[in-house]
Amino acid sequence: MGNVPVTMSSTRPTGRLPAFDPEAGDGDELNFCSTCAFGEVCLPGGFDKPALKDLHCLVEHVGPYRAGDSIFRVSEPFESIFAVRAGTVKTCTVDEEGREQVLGFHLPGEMVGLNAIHPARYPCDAIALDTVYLCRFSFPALAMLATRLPGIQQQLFRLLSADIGKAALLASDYSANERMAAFLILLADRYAARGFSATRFRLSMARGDIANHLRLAAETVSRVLRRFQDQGLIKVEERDVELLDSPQLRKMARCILHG
Amino acid sequence: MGNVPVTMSSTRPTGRLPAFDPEAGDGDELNFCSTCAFGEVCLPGGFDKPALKDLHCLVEHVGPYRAGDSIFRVSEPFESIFAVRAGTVKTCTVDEEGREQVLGFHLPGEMVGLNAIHPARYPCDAIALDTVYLCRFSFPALAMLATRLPGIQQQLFRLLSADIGKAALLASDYSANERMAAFLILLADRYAARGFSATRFRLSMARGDIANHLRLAAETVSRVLRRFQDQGLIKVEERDVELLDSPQLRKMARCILHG
DNA sequence: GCGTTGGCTTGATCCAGATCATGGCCGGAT
DNA sequence: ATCCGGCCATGATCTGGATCAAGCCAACGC
Repeated sequence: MGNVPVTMSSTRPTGRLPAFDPEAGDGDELNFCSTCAFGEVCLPGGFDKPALKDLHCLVEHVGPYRAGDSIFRVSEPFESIFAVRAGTVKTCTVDEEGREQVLGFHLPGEMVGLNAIHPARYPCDAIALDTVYLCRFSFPALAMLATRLPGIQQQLFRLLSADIGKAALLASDYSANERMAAFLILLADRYAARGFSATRFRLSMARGDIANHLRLAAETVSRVLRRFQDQGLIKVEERDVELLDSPQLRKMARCILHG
Repeated sequence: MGNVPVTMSSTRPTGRLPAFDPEAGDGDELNFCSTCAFGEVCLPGGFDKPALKDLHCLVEHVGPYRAGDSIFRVSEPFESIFAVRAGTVKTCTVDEEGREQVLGFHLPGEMVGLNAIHPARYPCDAIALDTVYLCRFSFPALAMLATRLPGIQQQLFRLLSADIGKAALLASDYSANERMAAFLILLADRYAARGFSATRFRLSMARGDIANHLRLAAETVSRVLRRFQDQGLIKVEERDVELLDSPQLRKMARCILHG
C-alpha cells in the first residue's frame, strides 16, 4: 500500500469536513467502527463489545481505488458486499449494444453490492469515480454472523429494503426539472446524514453520468443546471455545487420524494 | 369465512391451470406448503420437517379480498409481509397531488411488503385487482425464526435482493415498444415459473395501470398492443393475451432484460 | 509550440409519445 | 329500458426533451 498521497479535494473549498485519513490505524477490535468514520452508520445500533469484535474479524479494509478502477464487474461471482468509507462509487450495467445504464451513486457510509445476493453474481459494474476506500464484508460470513446477532440481521434487512425503495424512486415519470431537483436534494440529504455539508458539495460524477442516471440527455442536464442557476436556486462551478434555495428545490421535487 | 363463490376465471379459457381451491384444508403442519400451491416457491429449499412445522405456526392464511380491496395502506405501521396465493396485487403510491404511481404487480407465489421493512411503515398501498388470497407472515416472528434457520434467512435475503433488481428494471429509458414487450415477456416468465401457461394469460390490471407502471399514456398502451397484434406478435381480446411470437417479443425487449 | 481528446455548453431542429377530443362498449343501478 | 360511469380504442394536435451540430476550454502527449 505504501504512502498514498490522498488528494481528496484539491483546491476549492468544498463541503468535505474532516480530512479523512484511511491510512490511520483501524483502532483496536473494540471500537474500530468509530475510527472508520462511518461504522456507526453502516452497521449502527448499540452493539455490545463482543459483537463489535466479531464484526472486526469479518471486515476487510480495501483501497485505494483510483477514478475509473472497477471494484467488481458484472457477472463476477458474488462474494462480498461493500461499505463506502471514502469517495464515490457508480454502479452501472452495459447492455449488449454497449449502452451504459447508471443504476446509482454510492456515497460514504452507503452499501454497494446488495443487489447481487439474489442472482449470486454481480448484476452490474461498480466503478470508482474518485479515490475510493471501502470496507469489504464476506457475505456468507456476515450472514452467518447475523444468525447469532439479530441486530445485524435486522440491519441487513433494513439496508436491503431501503434499496428497493431507492430504486423505485427514479422509476417514475417526471419532468427534467423535477428529476434534477430531486437528484440534488437527495444528494444533499445523504451528505447531511453523513455529517457533510448539505449545501455545498462536489458532484464527483460526470454530467453524462447524471444524465444517464436521470434518463436525460447530457445537454438537458447542462440546460437545467444553468436554468436553476439563472433562477438563483443553485450556484454551479465546474463540479462544485452550492444549493442557494433548498426549500424551493425541495418543493419542485416533492412529488418525487413523495412523503 | 363461510362458503365463498370463487369465480377466478369466469368463462374464457385462460392459462390458469389447476382450479385453486383456497377453502380446501391447509394440510397438516408437516406439508401444508405443498397444498398451498406456491409454498415451495415463496419459501423453497429442502426444509426438514421441524422447519416446516415452525413455518406453519407462523403463517396465517387470509382472504378473500375482492377487486379494489386494500391489503394495506401507505403509512400504516409495518407488521407483516405477504405471499400471494391466488389473484393479483397492485402496489402503488399516491403523491399529494393525487396522482397514482404504480410500483408493481404481484402474481401468485410472489411477496408483497418487502419494501416496508426499512421505513417500518408501508410506503405504498397494496390493492387487490381480483379475488386475492394471501399468506401473511408476521415479520418480527419470521426474522426471529430466520436466526434459527439459516435457510429461511438466506431466502429472505434473496427475495429482498431480487426486488432491488426488479425495481431497477423499469427505471431505464426505453421506447414504448420495448417497455411493452418487456412487460409481456416478464409476465410470461413469471407465470411460467409458477406453473401457469407462458403464452396465454389474463391481464388482471386495467390498461391505465399498465400505462402508469410503464410510464406511458393509456392511449399509447392501446396503440402498442394493437400494433403488436397487427404484426402478429400477440392476440389480444379484452384482458386476455396470447403471445404468438415470444422470441420476437423477447428480442425487442432484450435491451431491458439485459443479460 | 501544436494537435488531440474528453468534458461541457449552447443553439437549431426533430420526433415519440403526451394530450385533447370523440365515440363505442359493457355492466350495474335506477 | 334507460342512464351513467368505467374502460378502451382511435384520430388530430402539441410539446418536452432528444438529437444534431458547433464551439469552448483544460489537460495531456509529442
